[in-house]
Amino acid sequence: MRQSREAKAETHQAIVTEAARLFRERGIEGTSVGDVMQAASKTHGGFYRHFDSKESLLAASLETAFADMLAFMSEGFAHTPRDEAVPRFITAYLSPSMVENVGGGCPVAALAGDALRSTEAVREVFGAGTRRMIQTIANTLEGPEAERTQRAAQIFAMAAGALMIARASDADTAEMMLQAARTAHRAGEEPTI
Amino acid sequence: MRQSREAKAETHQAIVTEAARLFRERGIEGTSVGDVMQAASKTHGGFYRHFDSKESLLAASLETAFADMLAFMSEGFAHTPRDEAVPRFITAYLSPSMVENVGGGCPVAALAGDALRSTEAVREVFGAGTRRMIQTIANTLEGPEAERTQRAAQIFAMAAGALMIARASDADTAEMMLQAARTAHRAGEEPTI
DNA sequence: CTATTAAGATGATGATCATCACCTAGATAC
DNA sequence: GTATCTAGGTGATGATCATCATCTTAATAG
Repeated sequence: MRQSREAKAETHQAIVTEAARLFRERGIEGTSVGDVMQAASKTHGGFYRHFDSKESLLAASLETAFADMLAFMSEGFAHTPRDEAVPRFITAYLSPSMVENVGGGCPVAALAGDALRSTEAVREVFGAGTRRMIQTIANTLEGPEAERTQRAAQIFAMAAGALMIARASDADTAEMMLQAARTAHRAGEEPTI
Repeated sequence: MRQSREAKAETHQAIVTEAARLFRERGIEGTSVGDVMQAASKTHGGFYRHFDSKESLLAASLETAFADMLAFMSEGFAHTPRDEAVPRFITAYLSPSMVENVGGGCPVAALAGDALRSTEAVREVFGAGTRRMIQTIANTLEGPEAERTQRAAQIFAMAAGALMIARASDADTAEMMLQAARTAHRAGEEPTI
């Protein structure tokens, strides 16, 4: 039963959205094309009308995941004083709800391990998205461009590293890691590094 | 053809060693029991004389990977002045050869994404290993215990985060990330965070 | 020295998966 | 309004995999 152009576009969007969630939640190898289609309320057969491979779905859904994350960040920064931006970002990024919400959270923290073993095309999407996240942080900092970018990259590496380690560890180690990383950028405190 | 106790022990060791390498290199789902046995110069059938599941091999090989990493760190710290320890660790940890050597490198950077989706038992091994790495760094720092551990955790989160991001990204983004993270702990420079 | 045991080989087994082939019915083109 | 096209459904296909069953043969127990 052929669907209208609009209906196809909606299906396409649903596939990408569900893939973005499932890939983050279960990993790339842990998510089958059938799983994604089922989550989009379709059967597996129609998949190849939308993407020519699982890998190209991955690239598309990575882009969506990064776009969502960037929107979340920009929103958070919009009405925040400059010197509060980084502490608030860290607080949100390392909050319990973010730690638990793998499927809707940061694509860097959820998929770095998979991107590393994926194709060059996927690593390019991953790198571009990461760079935009860093740039968004850098825009809230003071100082010359190069230095702001560098500091933003350091801040983000620590936050993403802490989040990945916390999720991959037992509860005690996770709590220790999150506490330490939150403290590094607590508003009004001296940085400890 | 039954093998002697010693021969079995050697096989066991070979299985764990190859698994530790392959899991880091190709990921857990990307490594089959057959791949591991073949790398250990055996066929797949004998595997269950050594482990009762792929998952218990994972736990054992994670332990080996952490032990190797800890030995590497201790060795590096052994004859290094205290205030040089962290800069040297960062230089080694983020060196091009370490970035490329996924299979022989840090288990945290290579397997955090997989451990997150694995069992509680695996996350416990992962967390314990990570904590020992952090403690090894903390031992080279000055100050009260709690503060040293916290700073070590921050340093390690940044280093591991930067390594994971660099490996998962295109070459330009990778270089930017590594440069930024190296600079954060350059000997003799003011920390930038 | 014989009886028993077990390491590792060979070869299922049943599950899962990405992808393809084909069909149906409704949408679009003309 | 008919002819054509195509989204999505159903059902292969061939590959891969974790795990199990069985066999062989050498090591160990007695």
